[in-house]
Amino acid sequence: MPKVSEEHLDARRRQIVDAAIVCFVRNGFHRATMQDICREAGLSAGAVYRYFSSKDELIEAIADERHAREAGFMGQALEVGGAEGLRALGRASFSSLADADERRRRQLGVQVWAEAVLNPAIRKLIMDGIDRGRTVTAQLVRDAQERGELAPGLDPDSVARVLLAMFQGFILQQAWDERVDVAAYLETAEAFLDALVTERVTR
Amino acid sequence: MPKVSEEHLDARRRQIVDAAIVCFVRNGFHRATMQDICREAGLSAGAVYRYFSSKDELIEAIADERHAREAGFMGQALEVGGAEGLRALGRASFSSLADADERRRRQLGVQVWAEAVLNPAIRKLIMDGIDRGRTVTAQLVRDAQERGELAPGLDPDSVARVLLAMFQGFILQQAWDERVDVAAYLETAEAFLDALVTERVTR
Amino acid sequence: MPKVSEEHLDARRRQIVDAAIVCFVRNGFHRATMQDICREAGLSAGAVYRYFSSKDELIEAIADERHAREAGFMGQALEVGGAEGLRALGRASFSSLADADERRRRQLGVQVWAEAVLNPAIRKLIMDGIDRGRTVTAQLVRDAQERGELAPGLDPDSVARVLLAMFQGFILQQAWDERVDVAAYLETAEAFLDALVTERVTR
Amino acid sequence: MPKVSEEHLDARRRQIVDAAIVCFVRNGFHRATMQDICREAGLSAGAVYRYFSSKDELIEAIADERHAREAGFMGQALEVGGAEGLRALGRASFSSLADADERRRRQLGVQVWAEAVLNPAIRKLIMDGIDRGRTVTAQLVRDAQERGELAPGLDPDSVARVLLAMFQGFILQQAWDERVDVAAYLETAEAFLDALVTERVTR
DNA sequence: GATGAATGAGGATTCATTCAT
DNA sequence: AATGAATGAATCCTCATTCAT
Repeated sequence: MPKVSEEHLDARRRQIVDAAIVCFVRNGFHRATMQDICREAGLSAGAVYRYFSSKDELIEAIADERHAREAGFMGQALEVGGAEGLRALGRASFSSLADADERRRRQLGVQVWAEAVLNPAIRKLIMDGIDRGRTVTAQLVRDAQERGELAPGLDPDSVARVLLAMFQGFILQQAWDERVDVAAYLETAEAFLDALVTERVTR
Repeated sequence: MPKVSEEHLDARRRQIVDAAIVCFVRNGFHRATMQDICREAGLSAGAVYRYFSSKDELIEAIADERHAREAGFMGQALEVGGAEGLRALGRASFSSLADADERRRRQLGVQVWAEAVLNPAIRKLIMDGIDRGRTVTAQLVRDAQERGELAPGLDPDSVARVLLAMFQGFILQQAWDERVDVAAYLETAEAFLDALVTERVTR
Repeated sequence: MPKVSEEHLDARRRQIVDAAIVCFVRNGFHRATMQDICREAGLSAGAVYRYFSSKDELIEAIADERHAREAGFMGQALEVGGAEGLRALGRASFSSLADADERRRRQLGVQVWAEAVLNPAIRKLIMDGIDRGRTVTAQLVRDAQERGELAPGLDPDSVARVLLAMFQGFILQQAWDERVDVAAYLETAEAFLDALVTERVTR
Repeated sequence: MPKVSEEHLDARRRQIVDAAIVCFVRNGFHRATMQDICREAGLSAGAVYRYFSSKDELIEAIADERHAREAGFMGQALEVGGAEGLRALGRASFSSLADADERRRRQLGVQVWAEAVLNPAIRKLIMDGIDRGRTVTAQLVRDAQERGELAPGLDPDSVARVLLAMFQGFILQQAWDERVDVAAYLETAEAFLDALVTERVTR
């Protein structure tokens, strides 16, 4: 009964996903071959296919990965609430981007974004995550408006989209040129937000 | 002594590029085959290869396409100058996004962005274009600061990056869900800019 | 000193063979996988390979299966002897074909026939069985000729082949279309035999 | 415009089908690989796939091949009509079996029969052919009955099935052992038919 | 200039079989 | 005895590219 432990199975999945990430970051989804991934994982093709029944499934698994991670600081931001919650969310989102490892994952994220345009299954996966973030952000905006920290005339959903875009666009720019200065960007982005906030507050 | 006119050659290139765009939009760079493109163009494989010596070259040609187009309204924005120039640039950039055809091209643009992360040749091409936009924007920011329309403390380059991100992020969001409201987004984005601008001006 | 009883071993073999038959009937020898068979048998791959050292061996075991069964009514037919023995043999052979289960096994038999054309080991197995039937039939023919029930000029071996063909051809036709009428066919086949027999007898 | 001639295309198809037949006869449908067929045909994989879009399609093409050939002597038999037509049909069918080349094709036919049991597409193909033969035969039987050459009580369809079985069974027996004596078998098979026929006629 | 048949390396996936537990 | 995870060679098929006509 060598039905190995649940942990072993999970570890293997992790091992394969990690190898796949390495390969996909290096060559993109389409140029990376299953053989590459097997080699990188130190496993045979058969072993890999025991855990993921196709390359597409592996790609989906990777596209699906981050949801949980981000759920964490969203909760915190909501607790803080209002304009300060928005700032906290922004800082938390950007804070990880200094890390080289995370940067590599974000590069892969850009591949996923592109894939999502064409592939409905992937699109659904990432939109679920992104919609979540947008909804939380819009909620914070509404909260800030109620507290009088933000112009009531602004459409919360659009504000959320703009803030999200500030993040996404940065990811993109950093994916092309990792030398971009995260701190300077974040500072400026906060200035944009603060302008909108303080303007009202000082009134 | 060319057997056919220069125009004929250009028309053929155009014909192929257009067919390629259709195919790439439909299936992405990697799933679209040269055969698909030949069929769509109504040409033989041999003919296509007379104009583009490889699939990669065709992709590069497409990645390279927009420079000229955008150069136009950048010049105009620079002439206007200052905060108003920034607003003009923004409006001009967004104005095209209501058009379905342009939207399809932007979807392809997302593919190019992803490709640029991995492929240095593509990266160079699109960064040349984007850097150009960023430089012009930064110049306008500097101009606005000099006119006292914008806080002098802000880093012009970062402001340009943020504004660019607002655009790029929107392209992305629209690529995933074409129902996003362009007008509402633009209005909000302008509110962000105005907050930064008017705040100073009213002082 | 075996850990488990002989019966247990036999039961396991039976269990595997039965599962294999189900799978082979469903998908044919080549499309049915060992995994299918393991699943159907409710056993692990390792267990199956303890009893059959290869897929081919399992196929051979199945090809070998019926000998015993048919030996039964051959003995009876020989005891009866003559034209009546031939009729008895025919009726006994066809009688099983109304049963759906047997029909499924016969379908598998057709697979075995085809395999026998290519695979000498299988060919030997099934020809041993068929030759046996043919020899018995030829013996009955000779017996009938001696009794004056059948024209002495006929080659007993060929008559046996024709009678055998009548059976094999029917199996085939029924394998393709299970709606064929067994009773009508058998009646007609007997009419063929009777014509040959009674013709002589009435002389 | 090297769109090659229609004949060239047909010749290529023929070349591939012939190579496939060689390979399938040698190893069966499932053990013969597309590479084998390519090698045998002296063509690349790509070339073969230009003419047949899958291995299955190639198998179907082969299964479909004989219809036309057999249509010929069926027409003749119908013209002759009656018992003599039946005899003509039998002789024509068996006459080809002395040829070694045809024998090889018949061996392949047995593979097709087996495949037909499992594969509905193949089944349809071969049943169309066989039903045709059976219908013609049944028609001849009816004709013979009307002419008073055959007992009116016999079911024409069943008689046709029996006669067909005599042929199919022989193919099978010959596929396993090519030394079987065609002439002796045919003579005996005709004796069976004659017994049924003359019996009535002499009445 | 154009054609499209042909190439063939390479890719995803399968599956009979093994072996450590 | 039994398990089932792992192996990896082999399979079908694709597709960018070439070249004789």
